[in-house]
Amino acid sequence: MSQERKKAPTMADVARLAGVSSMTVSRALRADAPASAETRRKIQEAADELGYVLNSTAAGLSSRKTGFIAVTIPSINNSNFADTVRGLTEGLKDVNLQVLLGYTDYDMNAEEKLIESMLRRRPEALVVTGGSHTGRARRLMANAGIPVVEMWDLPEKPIGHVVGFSNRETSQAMCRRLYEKGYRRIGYIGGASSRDTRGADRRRGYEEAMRELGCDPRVTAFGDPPITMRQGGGALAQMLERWPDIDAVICVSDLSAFGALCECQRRGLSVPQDIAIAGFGNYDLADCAVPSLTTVEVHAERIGRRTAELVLERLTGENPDSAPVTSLMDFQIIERESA
Amino acid sequence: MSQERKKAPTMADVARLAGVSSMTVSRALRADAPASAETRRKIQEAADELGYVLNSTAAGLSSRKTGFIAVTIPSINNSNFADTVRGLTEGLKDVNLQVLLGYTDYDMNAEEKLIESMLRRRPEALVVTGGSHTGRARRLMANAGIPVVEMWDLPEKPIGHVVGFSNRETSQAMCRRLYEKGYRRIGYIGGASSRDTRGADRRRGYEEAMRELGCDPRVTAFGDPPITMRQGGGALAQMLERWPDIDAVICVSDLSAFGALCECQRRGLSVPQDIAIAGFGNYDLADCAVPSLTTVEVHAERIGRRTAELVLERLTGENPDSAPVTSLMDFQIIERESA
DNA sequence: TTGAAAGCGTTACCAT
DNA sequence: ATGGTAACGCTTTCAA
Repeated sequence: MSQERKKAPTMADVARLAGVSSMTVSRALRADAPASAETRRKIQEAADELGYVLNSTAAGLSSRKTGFIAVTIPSINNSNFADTVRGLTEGLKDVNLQVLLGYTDYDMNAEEKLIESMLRRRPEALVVTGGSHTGRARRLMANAGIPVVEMWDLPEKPIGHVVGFSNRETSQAMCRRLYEKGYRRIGYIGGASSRDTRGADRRRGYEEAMRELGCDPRVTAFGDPPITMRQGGGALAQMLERWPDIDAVICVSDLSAFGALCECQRRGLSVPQDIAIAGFGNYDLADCAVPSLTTVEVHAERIGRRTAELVLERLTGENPDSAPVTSLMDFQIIERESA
Repeated sequence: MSQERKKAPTMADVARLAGVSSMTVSRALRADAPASAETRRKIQEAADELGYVLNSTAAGLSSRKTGFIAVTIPSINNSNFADTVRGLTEGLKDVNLQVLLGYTDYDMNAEEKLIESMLRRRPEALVVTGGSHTGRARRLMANAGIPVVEMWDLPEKPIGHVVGFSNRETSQAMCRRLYEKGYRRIGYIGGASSRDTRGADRRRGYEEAMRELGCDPRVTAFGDPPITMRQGGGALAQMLERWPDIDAVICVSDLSAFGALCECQRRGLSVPQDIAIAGFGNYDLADCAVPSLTTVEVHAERIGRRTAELVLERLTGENPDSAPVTSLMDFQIIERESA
């Protein structure tokens, strides 16, 4: 029964079968356009019989509305970014906008390529993670003629809208909190390169805060971002070797924090008595681990929802020419058992 | 300097500026097509000057090749599926195929809608996770006239290619392994509904194996899939209440297994001495946790790569009319400290 | 190697 | 409420 499909049916085919023009089919297939109930029924029937599926490639070409929102994230395997994408998708689906998702592997050159390939699809808006881009990528975005949103960061020179927070401040805040609790010999565990610009900002915040507080920064960088759990454990081991008297560590993410925690457990060090540990991101893991991890909640899903709002404001005509907005999202330290 | 963009430049604009026909531009912009080096240079220059970006919506309409591979996964926030998507993306990018990703939230009706909306984009192949679909979804896929791959499962009645493994067998194997190690009062922790069909299959495998071994199945179902870490902990608590003499639990995923592990730790139960725990998926977490988790490795990334291979065989003409293939992937029990 | 013409399948626009 | 016609921006096809 492998009936070779000669050719997919088009609107014209449906129109012929229903005895109407293809314009009428076009209208009947959309909720808003005018069409009599009877006509709609006939057309629906014909479409079902033929197994017709609208070709939105053609529709997009004609209407200049592809229904795409292009979104780039550093990694597809990251709970925080996944939450943001969920927020975005949910916030967009009521208006029939589809997320076209791509990931950059924390690589600006990959991002540039990705942005170009996405722009070819003529998305109606472009959402990127982070505020550091190649020159060409910046140009592409600025000239695309569509709303642009940079998320998860506060770029010095925004391209369009911004929905983010200061990664620097999160680690400063965490650092001060630990200081208040009496910790003085606080270390930092993060990735070895600055590919993860948000991670690099958090490290910078840590260093600044330490100096302000009159403490020496103690940084252990370990591997290419994103730093894994296992690398977090390795970093803690290195740190203990170099600074055996360390009494707390701030980690670039909950994953590395958990790795550090596990390393402590293997070594028989108790957390937080022997060493306190703080993470970032408020992953499920942080809440569940024993001891649970003190961390930073950054409301990843809200970032996505807010981004969707800004995009929609521009796109649905409510505010098509609004000036670029910087939406500063709040974060909060979640104190748990580990610090 | 907010220069209002009148209209995005087209090939015709580039052609005019370069003093050639738009056909020549079309060819020059692609690596393969014939065009003299000099012409290429001129055209590249003109394109750069205008900030021209190819419109692949129009290109796709004309060539009937959109360059999309549609992929559906249950959840975007799942390390295993993320790995599969990575494998797919990597395996596809050399030939300029782009993954169009969507998630179903473990809901067959959402899947149906998603598949239709993706089919409208005229992808060149369709890859779905799992083998259970609504009737309409099946029809849509079967009639789409493109290669279809069902992953992560072994459907009874495949639509096209299959790249999967028997979820039932994974838990049977785990169950037998625990039995061999001397455990007899083995429980199972999973989701409360069958939305996660792969999870439901694993539970079935557990039940079958237990009966074969002459043991009573003890199942604690807890919450809608995907079951979280916290729910895994809650499920363990319930299980201990109902069957205080339990000596091992098999969990539907490493996440719930970790939740169960943490619950044990909070209760002062040692793992595996008081109770053994096994997970599924071989997440980073399983390797890192203390004690590390015995689990099932299913080679998620390989599933993606193999899927890419099958799609490419059909698409690149090497084997355009090949019969549907079922590619049985292997899995393995990873024995660690927890069981 | 290059160009001209004819679509690709839909929607915008203007009539009726 | 419905239909006719002309795009939309590209590639295919056929010629030169």
